Amino acid sequence: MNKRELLLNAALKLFVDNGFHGTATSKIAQEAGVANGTLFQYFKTKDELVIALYIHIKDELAEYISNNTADKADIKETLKSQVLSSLYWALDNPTKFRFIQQIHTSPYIEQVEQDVLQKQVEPHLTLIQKGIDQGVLKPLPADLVYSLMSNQVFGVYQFITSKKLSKVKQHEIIQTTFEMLWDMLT
Amino acid sequence: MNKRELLLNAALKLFVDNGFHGTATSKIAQEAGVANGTLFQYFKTKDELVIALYIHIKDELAEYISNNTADKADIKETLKSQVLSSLYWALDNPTKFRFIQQIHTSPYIEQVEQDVLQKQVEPHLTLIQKGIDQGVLKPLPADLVYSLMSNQVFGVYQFITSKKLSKVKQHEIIQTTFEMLWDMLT
DNA sequence: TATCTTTGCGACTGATTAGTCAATCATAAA
DNA sequence: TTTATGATTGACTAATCAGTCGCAAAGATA
Repeated sequence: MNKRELLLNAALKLFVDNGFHGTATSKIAQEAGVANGTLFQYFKTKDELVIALYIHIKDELAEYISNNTADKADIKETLKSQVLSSLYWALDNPTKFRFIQQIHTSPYIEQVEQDVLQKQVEPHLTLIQKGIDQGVLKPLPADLVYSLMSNQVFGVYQFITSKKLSKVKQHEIIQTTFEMLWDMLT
Repeated sequence: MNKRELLLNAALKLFVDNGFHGTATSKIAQEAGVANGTLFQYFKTKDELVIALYIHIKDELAEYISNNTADKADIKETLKSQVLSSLYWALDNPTKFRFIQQIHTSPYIEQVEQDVLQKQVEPHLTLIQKGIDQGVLKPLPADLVYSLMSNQVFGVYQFITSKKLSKVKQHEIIQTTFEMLWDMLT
């Protein structure tokens, strides 16, 4: 693993445990097994590190969803693959998922360039819009539908992680709640 | 307004703008128009201030919901009053709502005593359980239903605040999405 | 008025911070 | 072997931090 990645991993762990400002850059370097000054060669400022980490993780999630979603003709199946793989990824990467949530509710989100955010949601919005145009989904603003879907994912994740459920039970809840979501949106 | 409240108000504003650790206690005192040391007479530590502010705001929200929710016989109407008043309160108090969200995704939430959190959700869980027992709501874990409802509120809030909607449009979205939520849960 | 208590003040401190920089190291080309 | 280059180091600094403390002002009681 190269030093940049070592630093990102270390930062993720410490940020989730102690918050952004609660984590000193020196601690990040230490955790990564790297000298203090080296951090600032990979990231000009601490803020730049935070943003880079956010984009890095979001890209990873997007790639995971993409790999688990063959673009079927059936919109329901495509959306289901996306929602389900988001959830499975979140359950496998709780630290990363928590970090995304932290950024989303923090002032840092405004420092993320608008077009980076745009690029991330655009494919989802396009798919949802297709569903609306075909009359499969209810005629609502596409970004409202997207917002409801994302937050449903948060809700299900929250419930599952607050309990100690077996993999089988988890799977059951995920299936059931997706069907509920689908009923709500169609 | 007494100094304690002045400090809480000042802290809220600065925390939402700059994050918890990004806000110096000296700045909070300054914003409140109070001396540095006075802050520590009302709150032993900075963490205590953060937690006190969270509980203060949560109590305010709970009181608002309670005042706007006559306990009707009809469970749907009661839940609707609760969801709608949560949303209207959030739209009227965006800073406070953002702060709640920030705390929920931060490590601070673990410092909030378990029974304080318990007391806050308990009445909602009881009502939901009643709905399940009466066969009105789907037979799911009550806290799953609660989690889905809360996150739907976040989603709708997110959508409404990201657009510049008229009061009328806002009201329309809130009504529509509640009916969708209700369909999903019954 | 005299005495006691509570509340508020702000200069102060020791610890910690983000970020710098001159020196060192590893590698590879000449 | 010599020289050049870019990565890495960690001691260092100026600024900032949370929290303390001695003292003054303001009420309260009598």
